[in-house]
Amino acid sequence: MSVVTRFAPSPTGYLHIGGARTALFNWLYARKMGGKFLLRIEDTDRARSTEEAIAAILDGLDWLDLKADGTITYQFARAARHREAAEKMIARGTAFRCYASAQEVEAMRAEAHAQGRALRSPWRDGGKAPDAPYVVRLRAPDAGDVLNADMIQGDVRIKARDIDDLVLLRADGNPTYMLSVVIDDHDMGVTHVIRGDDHLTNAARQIPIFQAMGWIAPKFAHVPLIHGPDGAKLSKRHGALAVQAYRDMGYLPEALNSYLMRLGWSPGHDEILTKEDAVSQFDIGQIGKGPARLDFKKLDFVNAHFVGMADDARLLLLLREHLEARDGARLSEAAHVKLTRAVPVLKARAKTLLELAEQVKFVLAERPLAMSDAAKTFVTEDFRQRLTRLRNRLASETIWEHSALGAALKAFSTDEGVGLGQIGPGLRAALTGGAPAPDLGQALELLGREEALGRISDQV
RNA sequence: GGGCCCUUCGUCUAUCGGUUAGGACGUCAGGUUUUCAACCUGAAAAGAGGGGUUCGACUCCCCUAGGGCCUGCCA
Repeated sequence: MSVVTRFAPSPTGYLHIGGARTALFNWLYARKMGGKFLLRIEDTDRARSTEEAIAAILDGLDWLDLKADGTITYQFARAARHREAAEKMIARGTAFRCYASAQEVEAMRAEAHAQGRALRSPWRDGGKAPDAPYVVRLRAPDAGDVLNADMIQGDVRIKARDIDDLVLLRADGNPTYMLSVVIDDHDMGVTHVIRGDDHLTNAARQIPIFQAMGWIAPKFAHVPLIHGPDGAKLSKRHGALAVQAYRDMGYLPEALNSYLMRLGWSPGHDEILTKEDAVSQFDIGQIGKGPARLDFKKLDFVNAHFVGMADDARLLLLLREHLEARDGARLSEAAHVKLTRAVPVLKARAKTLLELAEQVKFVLAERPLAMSDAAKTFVTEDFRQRLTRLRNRLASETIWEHSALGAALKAFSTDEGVGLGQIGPGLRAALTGGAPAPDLGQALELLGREEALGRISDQV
C-alpha cells in the first residue's frame, strides 16, 4: 500500500511556523515512503476563511519548497459528498437524526458534565420524528474503547463512554469539521494523518466515524506543538508567527526547514540537514513527544551555515530584492557591480540576509565616506603616524599584491614593534567610515587599492 | 467537572535496565587570526518530586506537582 499524507490547514490566517513544520513532516514522510503528499484547504468555516489566507498559505509552502502532489482539495466544495455520507451512516444505523432543541441539548450537556460522562442524545435509538429541525449525530460506540496506535504518542485508549454523540451535520445541513475530515481523508486515500498534537483526542472521535462508514481508519501521528522561547504556547505576542515573517527577517527557506525539522526530531547525530538528507533518515517514531521551544540563536546558527553555502548569484538576487524593497528604489548598475564583488566575500560572515544587507552598507555608501564620531576617537596623533607608515607600505606593489594586509601589517609591526591590534579598529573605521564592516583584508579587497589608499590618506 | 497527552544541561536532543548520562546551540575561559567574524581547545551545565518493581533504574509501574489538548451546530 502506497503512503499518502496530507497537510490540511484552514485558511483563517497565515501559514504559521507550527503549520509549516507539520507540513514538512508530512512531506518528509511521503518522500521517505515513496508516497504522495496532498494539500487540502479546510475552508468550511465560510465566515473566517479568506482568499488572502489561502494565498498566504500557498506562498509559504512554495517558499519552503514543500510541493504538494496532485491538485488541491477545497473542502467546502465537497459538502454534498459529506451530506451523502451522513445519510449513509443513518441508513447503516451508525448515525441518527437528533431533534433535541438547543435548550434541551444544553441541559443534557450540563447533566452529562455534572456526571462526568459524555453527551448521549435521547434520539440515538430512534423515535417518532417530530416536524422539527434536526442535526445528524454520530451514534457513538456503546462499549469497549477506541484505540489510536499513534505513531508518535504511542497507544492512546479512550473509553467509548467518554465519546459523545457528536454532530455530523448541522441544522442547516452543512457538515461539521469532524465529518468532513474523515470523509475527505478517506476519499483522498490518506493513509497517514500527521498533524498537530492538539488533535490527539480528536482521533478518538474520528476513528468511530471511519468505522461508522465501514472504513478502516488511517494511521495517526500527532506532532507536539512548537512553543515560544518562554515555553508558552506560540501566540501573537511572540512576534514571528507567519513563515513570511522569517523570510522578512532574512532567513533562508532551507535553513528554516532544517531548523524546523530538527526541532523535536533527531536522527541521531546530524545537526544540520537538508531536506534531501532528512528524507533518507526520516522516521516518524523518532519525533519527540514533548513540545519544543523556538530558539532564535540556533536558527541563526543554522541560517549562517546555509548563507555561507548559498549560491552567490542567488544571494545577490535576494539581497538586491531586499535592498530595493527597503529603499523603494532600483539599484544602480554601479551598485550592482559592487554587490557582485561583495557578496562572495561577505556571505561567510553574515548570519542572515539582513546582516548581509547591513554589512554591504559601506560598499554601497556614497563616497567620500564620512567618519562617525565614534570612529573619530581612533584618529589620534599616534594613529596618524602609524597610518602614514602603513599607507606607504601598502603603496608598495609587492606587498599589496601579496595579499592583503597580512604582509603589510607584519612588516609594519616588525619594524615598529607595535601591535597592529591597536590600530585595527581605527583602521577599519578609517576605511569604512565606521559603518558595520567586514574585516580589514576584505575591506581593502572590496574597496580596491586606489580607494583604500585614498581612504587612509584622508585620515593621515 | 470528565477524558487524554507531555516532563533529560538555559535551549534542541541521544540513551530504548548496567554509560564518567553523549552531542549541538548558547554561555564562559584559553588558542589562532597582529582587526572582526569564522575556526580550534577546554569549562560550567540535566534525568520535576515521592514511592515501588529489580542484583541494578533516566529507562518499567503507581502517586504528586507543573504544563498542554479535547470536552462547540469552530477548525
